[in-house]
Amino acid sequence: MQLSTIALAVETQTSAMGAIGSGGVRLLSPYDPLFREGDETTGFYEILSGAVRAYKIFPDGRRQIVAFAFAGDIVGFGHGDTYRFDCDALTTTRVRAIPKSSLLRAMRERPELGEKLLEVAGGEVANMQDLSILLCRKTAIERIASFLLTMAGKSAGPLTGRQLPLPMCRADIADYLGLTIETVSRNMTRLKAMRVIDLPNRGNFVVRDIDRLRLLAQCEGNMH
Amino acid sequence: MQLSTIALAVETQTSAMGAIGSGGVRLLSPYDPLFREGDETTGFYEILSGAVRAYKIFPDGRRQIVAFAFAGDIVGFGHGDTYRFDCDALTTTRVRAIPKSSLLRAMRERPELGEKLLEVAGGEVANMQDLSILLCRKTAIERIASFLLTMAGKSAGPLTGRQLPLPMCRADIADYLGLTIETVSRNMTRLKAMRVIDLPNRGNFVVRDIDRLRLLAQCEGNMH
DNA sequence: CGGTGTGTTGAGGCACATCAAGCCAGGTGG
DNA sequence: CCACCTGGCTTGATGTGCCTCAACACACCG
Repeated sequence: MQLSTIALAVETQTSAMGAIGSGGVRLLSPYDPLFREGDETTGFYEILSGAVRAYKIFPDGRRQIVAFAFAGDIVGFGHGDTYRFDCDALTTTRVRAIPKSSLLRAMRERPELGEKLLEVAGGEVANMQDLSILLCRKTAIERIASFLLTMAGKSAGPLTGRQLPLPMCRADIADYLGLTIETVSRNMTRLKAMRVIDLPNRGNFVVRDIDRLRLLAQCEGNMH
Repeated sequence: MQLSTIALAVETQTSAMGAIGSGGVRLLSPYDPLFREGDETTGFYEILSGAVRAYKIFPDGRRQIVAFAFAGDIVGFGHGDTYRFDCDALTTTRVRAIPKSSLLRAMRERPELGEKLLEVAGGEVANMQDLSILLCRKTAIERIASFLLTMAGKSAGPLTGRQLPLPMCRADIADYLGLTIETVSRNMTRLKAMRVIDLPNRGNFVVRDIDRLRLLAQCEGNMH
């Protein structure tokens, strides 16, 4: 499963992107904005290091986090002339701007790039469909399990028995999974009590039983 | 709001699509399959008349309807080499196949078509994000109201005081909105009792108070 | 030292799911 | 023509998972 939504996996096309020519590199401190809803779209951003969150604020004050993006991901895709939601850094983050103009120019010169991007976009639509399916159907603990599993997959190296970064706060997780912070907290504690994960300190977690975590993340497992 | 997900609004690019050259036209009876999950992708389909549903069946038997598509929409977008979910007709439906190969050829010849498609794809991703947000956050009656509003918007002509088609059964609506058929039924009756809509017969509905329907559909309205 | 922000834990309520029965229209066979 | 069946829809009673409100624990910081 892929929880990231506006984040395009860049592995498939790193060379292509590299060929477009990079704009400037920006350094962001925690909670510095990358762009705001309504800003004119200047292009995409490739996350070089760190992490960002993309979210939408509703008139009634509610917030929905649409995606987290990490090193290697690209954000700013899927907007029209203006960005459709806010995006800011979770931690100290370096991003490289990819101006829209240079992407369009590159596409004009090499049409196969357009195909590739279209393919990626298609995959992204499919991922979003999966995401909405899962968020719509899963219970709280299943969502948490899925989320932690995805977060674990983001880090290179062994998944289990090792401190893994969890750079976002409970409120961010809650607003991403469509839960409240209390429910997130309770179910994290529950997973800890079940000896599936460990929570050594703020900002980190450890997977102790990857199989049971996977089992919990599936729909089949314990949907009565 | 746009509830349709894999359905690309074709208005923006009818001419472009027309220029690609049409494949064969197929006629489907109710519940005839257009394609099945796992089938090799042959291309897109433009719905000429009628309606289709796209859905995914889970190992545990649950079903999530991902999108409904109507005349003028295009389905089959956002898949890789094989289709990611099932798609079949709700009513008698005519579709025109747009082979992948001819689309790619056209894109090679006219790169601006690629940009256009990419733009559409981007918009589609954004729509999906909106959809998951709304499905994640809204109450049952808000989901129903949103759904009916979208369905009303699909028909040409006046929105209100007129029988509008509702070609899918309660189970389809439920599986689309992430509810049970009982909850769908109860809230439809509730909207009827509130004199916001009318339910004259199976397969049709009437909007009686479009303003209150809109109000209910927003998140702000009555999210306590 | 108190202040603040983040996370945890507990008690109670509510919205929706579940289980179950009944309604209604259309179809079939006697 | 009526009796019966069937499938889609509605309605009711009950249960439960998550939200809400509230208090508390803990780290960090002035």
